[in-house]
Amino acid sequence: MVKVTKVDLSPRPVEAMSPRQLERRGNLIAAALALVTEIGVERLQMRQVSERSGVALGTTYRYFSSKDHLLAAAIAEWHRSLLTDLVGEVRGRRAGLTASDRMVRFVRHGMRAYQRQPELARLRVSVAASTDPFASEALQAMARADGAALRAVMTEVPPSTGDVVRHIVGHAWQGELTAWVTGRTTLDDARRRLEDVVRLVLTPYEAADPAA
Amino acid sequence: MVKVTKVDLSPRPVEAMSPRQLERRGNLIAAALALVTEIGVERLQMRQVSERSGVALGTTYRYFSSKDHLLAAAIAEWHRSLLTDLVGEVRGRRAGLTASDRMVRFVRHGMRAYQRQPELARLRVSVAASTDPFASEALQAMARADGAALRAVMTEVPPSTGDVVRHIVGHAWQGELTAWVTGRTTLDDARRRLEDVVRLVLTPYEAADPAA
DNA sequence: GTCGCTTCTGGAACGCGTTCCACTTCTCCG
DNA sequence: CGGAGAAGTGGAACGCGTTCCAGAAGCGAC
Repeated sequence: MVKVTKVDLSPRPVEAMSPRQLERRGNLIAAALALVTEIGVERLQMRQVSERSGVALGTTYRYFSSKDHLLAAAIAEWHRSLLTDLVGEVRGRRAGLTASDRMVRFVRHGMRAYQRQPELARLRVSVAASTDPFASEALQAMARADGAALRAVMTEVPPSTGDVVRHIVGHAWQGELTAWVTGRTTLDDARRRLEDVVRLVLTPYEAADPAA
Repeated sequence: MVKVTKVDLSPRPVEAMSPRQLERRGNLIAAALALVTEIGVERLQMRQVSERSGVALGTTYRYFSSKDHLLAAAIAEWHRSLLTDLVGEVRGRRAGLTASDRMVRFVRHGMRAYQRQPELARLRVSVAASTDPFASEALQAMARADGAALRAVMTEVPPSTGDVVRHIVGHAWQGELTAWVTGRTTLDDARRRLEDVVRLVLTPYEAADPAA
């Protein structure tokens, strides 16, 4: 009687990882981010990521189901930290800015951050269409974080339309980023258009933030 | 003295093709579309496309710079024909529908078309982030066609805000399609959200179509 | 300790996009 | 028609994501 069932080789859930494993996972993500900013997404190869974080190639695939999964996790992490920066920045302004003004500041700073790290913009765009379920999950989490941040910025928009407004801004952001990164548009045009979208969709809520 | 300069191996522009070459190009696109609907984007390989259109693999690369380029050209072609269908459909309704109503019909029919051809939806999404300049060009053309179609549907929106509205709808469409195709959302939710976006952004123009 | 398990390692191997090459076939000008 | 340059052919070869395998740690239970 020979053992026939293969061991499960799909990545363990993060919650089920030992501290040692969590550290490895973190190293892999860090290595991926570092390599992307150094040499670009296009030139990044899995073998390098493994080597730089001191694990065998096969091991990398026990933490991430695919290159897409790893990259999605990486950009999600970076994007999350960007979001808290942005929310802080907008909150920092104590004046009674309108929701529209605040949101414009928000996306403007966001676009500038991507401008400073164009390779990360490329990364975000290139990973957005991934069909790897694990990557998809990471991207979904990123979208949720986006939603929460946007909600924090537009406190005066009622929940009824708030969802739709958030989707509009999120999709427009992603779309303009894509258009820029793939060379279909200049960065300035992308930023301008995104701000136009924000203004158009938020003008109904011109009243100053009651919480200010 | 040895000849050193390599021959130009990037695809010739379409305008500069002989009829024979145009036919080949068309065959390649047709084969790609057929194969995509038969077996899906993921499983499609360049070798099959070449074989099915009776051309050597190397030749395929003299017509399209990359798989992305071929696929972009293919989906652009299909999408263009879809757009004329949709515009016709909306125009066909002679009643004095509001811009918002017409646009909702437009995107609803559009989403249904993609629902009937889910592999083409996948194709559109998977190609959207391509950085191949030739692919990018094809996608840009597709976006222009989209813009023209949307303009035809919302005749009563003034040009000042019309651009922005078109971008919103375009990005939301692409975004929801992506979310569906990558399994981050159900098709119904995607459609519903897209229609919400359309309605929110077009309600200011509720007056009936003056041309009706 | 040591047995039994999971995990990790190093490295070979596979698949498919892409490139290259030596050769044949077109095409079209004189 | 003849001959030069462009375009196409068939097939080998390369690069990198991904998979697989046999053996070597790592680690908890007893």
